[in-house]
Amino acid sequence: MSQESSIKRTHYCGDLRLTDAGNAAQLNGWVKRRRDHGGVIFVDLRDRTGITQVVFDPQIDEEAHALADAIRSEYVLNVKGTIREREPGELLFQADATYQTDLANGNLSAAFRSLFSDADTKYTLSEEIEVATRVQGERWLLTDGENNRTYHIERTENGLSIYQGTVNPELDTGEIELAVDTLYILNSAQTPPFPVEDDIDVAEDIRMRYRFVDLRRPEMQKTLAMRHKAALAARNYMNEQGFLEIETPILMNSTPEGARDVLVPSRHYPGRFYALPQSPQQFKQILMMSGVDRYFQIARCFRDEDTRADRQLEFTQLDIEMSFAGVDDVLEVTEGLMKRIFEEAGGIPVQLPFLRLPYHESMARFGNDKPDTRFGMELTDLSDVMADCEFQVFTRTLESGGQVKAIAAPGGEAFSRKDIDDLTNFVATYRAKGLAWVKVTADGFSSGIVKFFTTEQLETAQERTGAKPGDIMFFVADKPKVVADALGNLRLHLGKKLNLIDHSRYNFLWIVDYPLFDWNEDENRYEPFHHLFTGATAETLPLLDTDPGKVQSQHYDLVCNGYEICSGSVRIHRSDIQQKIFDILSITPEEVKNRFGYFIDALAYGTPPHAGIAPGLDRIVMLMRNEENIREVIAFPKSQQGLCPLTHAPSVVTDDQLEELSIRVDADH
RNA sequence: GGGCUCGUGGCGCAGUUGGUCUAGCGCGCCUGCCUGUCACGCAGGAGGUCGCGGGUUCAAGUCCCGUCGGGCCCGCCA
Repeated sequence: MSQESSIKRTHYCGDLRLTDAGNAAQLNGWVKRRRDHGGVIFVDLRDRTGITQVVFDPQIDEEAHALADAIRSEYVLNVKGTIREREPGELLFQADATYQTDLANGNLSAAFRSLFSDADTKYTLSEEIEVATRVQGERWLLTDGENNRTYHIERTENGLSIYQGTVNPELDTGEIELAVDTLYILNSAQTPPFPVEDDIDVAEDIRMRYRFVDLRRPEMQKTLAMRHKAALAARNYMNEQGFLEIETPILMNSTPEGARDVLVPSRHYPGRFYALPQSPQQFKQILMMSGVDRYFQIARCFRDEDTRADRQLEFTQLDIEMSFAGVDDVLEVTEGLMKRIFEEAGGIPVQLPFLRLPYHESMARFGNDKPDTRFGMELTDLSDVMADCEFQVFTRTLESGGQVKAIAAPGGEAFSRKDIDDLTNFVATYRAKGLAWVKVTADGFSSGIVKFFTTEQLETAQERTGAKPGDIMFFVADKPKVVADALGNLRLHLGKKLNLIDHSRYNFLWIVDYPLFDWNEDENRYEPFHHLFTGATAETLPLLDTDPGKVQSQHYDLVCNGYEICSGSVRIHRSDIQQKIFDILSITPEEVKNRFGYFIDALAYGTPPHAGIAPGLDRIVMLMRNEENIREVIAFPKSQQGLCPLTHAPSVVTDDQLEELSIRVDADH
């Protein structure tokens, strides 16, 4: 027999069940654990589907048993043998045959139960009992799920015999084992740096350095499989909806807008660089101009900005664009896509359609445009009430055009001085100068600043924030942006800290009606709120000439549980309007020609109205897996500083390589 | 660019105001014994430049400065 055919498996390690007992099987896998009892050796063999216990017994095969002595964790094995039902262990006690009826209806009488605890207190049965009939009227398997024990029960001449069980209720394959007659040790392994099992407590950098070991863990395999299923569900859905998957260049033009580009030097053109795409934005619009009608791509995107827990230097978007489409068309397709992905890949039911929330309302109620709506504690404006209070911190802020807003934290009356100091430091990171607070007690209001307010003012605050006795109200007075940042983040912080979030919920929400421009105070000019090609609503389009700040865009974001998971817009398809945008943003005709010349030309050759969106695959998988870190759902992520912990990229290159690229490195810079 | 935080055998951690620290514990690892375990058990054993460099001191895991690496955040991310 050739080596190749000898290691061919008949099943995966998660496949075998009691119904397979008696058959031959051959498995490949890694050794999770070896238990050597001197005479008999048990090995838990693992592959990506699960674990099967394999047994080496000298009475089955002396040679295999002798070989198994050398097996250690993470050795790679091929084992061949017979699948067998796990046999009863030690006889524990005998019982009267009449207890058969208990077993038949699966409901054990107190008398029968007490026989177990009488035999030994460690056999005391919990409420979590399951009875499986193996042979009608003859053999049963009793599982105590809570205590993780099983019992074999057999009908004998004298009544019932209760044996210690050898079934492992924790394993899907726990009712069988493979009695090995032939063992091939395909490879040995060094002792792994950490055990290959779930719920390990290991520093992330260690896991990343040994990612090939880390990814063997069942939870990680589950993530990889779910990510695959999500991409597959997306492909199938987009195909069914008539979209063509088209690849766009990875080496493209650098555009100074937006994020920093990742640059690639050109060998043929010294001093010139390709940029990796931040998104295939321009190409997908070109595809609409090209008559593709409906395009999608599972596209890798690159943005050379500092990372966060939910951001990575390179990430994956389900890039989508469609012609002759408006806002509702894109939202409808996207909703169907989300439903398909979450239900098919994540097993998470999704209700359609999603709610739509205007941008300004989201900012007002939650302090950001990606609200986590799984809990309340919304921001409430008290500027009108506080305008004539005695607290100068509030009144001065209001006089200079600021706001006073508040939230109420349930149970916050119990917060200590230190708790509140910590929260004050927390909001300080968002540039809030202070955090005013008033506790609502059974006898009224309590705080050092109560004296500055009338009872009526505090009662209005209580009413608007919804604070009840036992709660605390937090106030921030500052410029609107600071108030939103500080209170919005405080809300999230307290929501987590006070356990107000139901982690089984998925709250999808469209954010719509964004402004088209943002006023940049430092540079005294408008800049695009999203990007240069975002279209305006028909109603506000005339304001482009008179009051650009009031123009509303046709941009939309899809938010779920506080994460932005999709972002898109209806695009500008008329060159005259595109030109107007350039004018408002003070982009000179020369700049336009240099940077977008090809794009403007293309616009003029018959561009259909079109719109698109880009769901972020990484964040979607992160949500479905209930992870808070994007690195958990990327097979080989980079560290916060952009290093690959496995390959150590980026690396130094040879002088010859630099020479070819006409590049000189100033290492001191 | 900035703030906070972590770095001690393979892994997770302890190590008080600098002085029995000749650095301790659990897991893992190695050897031996053990035929029904599944976190097997029992007995014995090995394994540490305290991230790195410098400084203060009679004395540094401990204090100071710098540096490298991990994480969270601000800025940044159209």
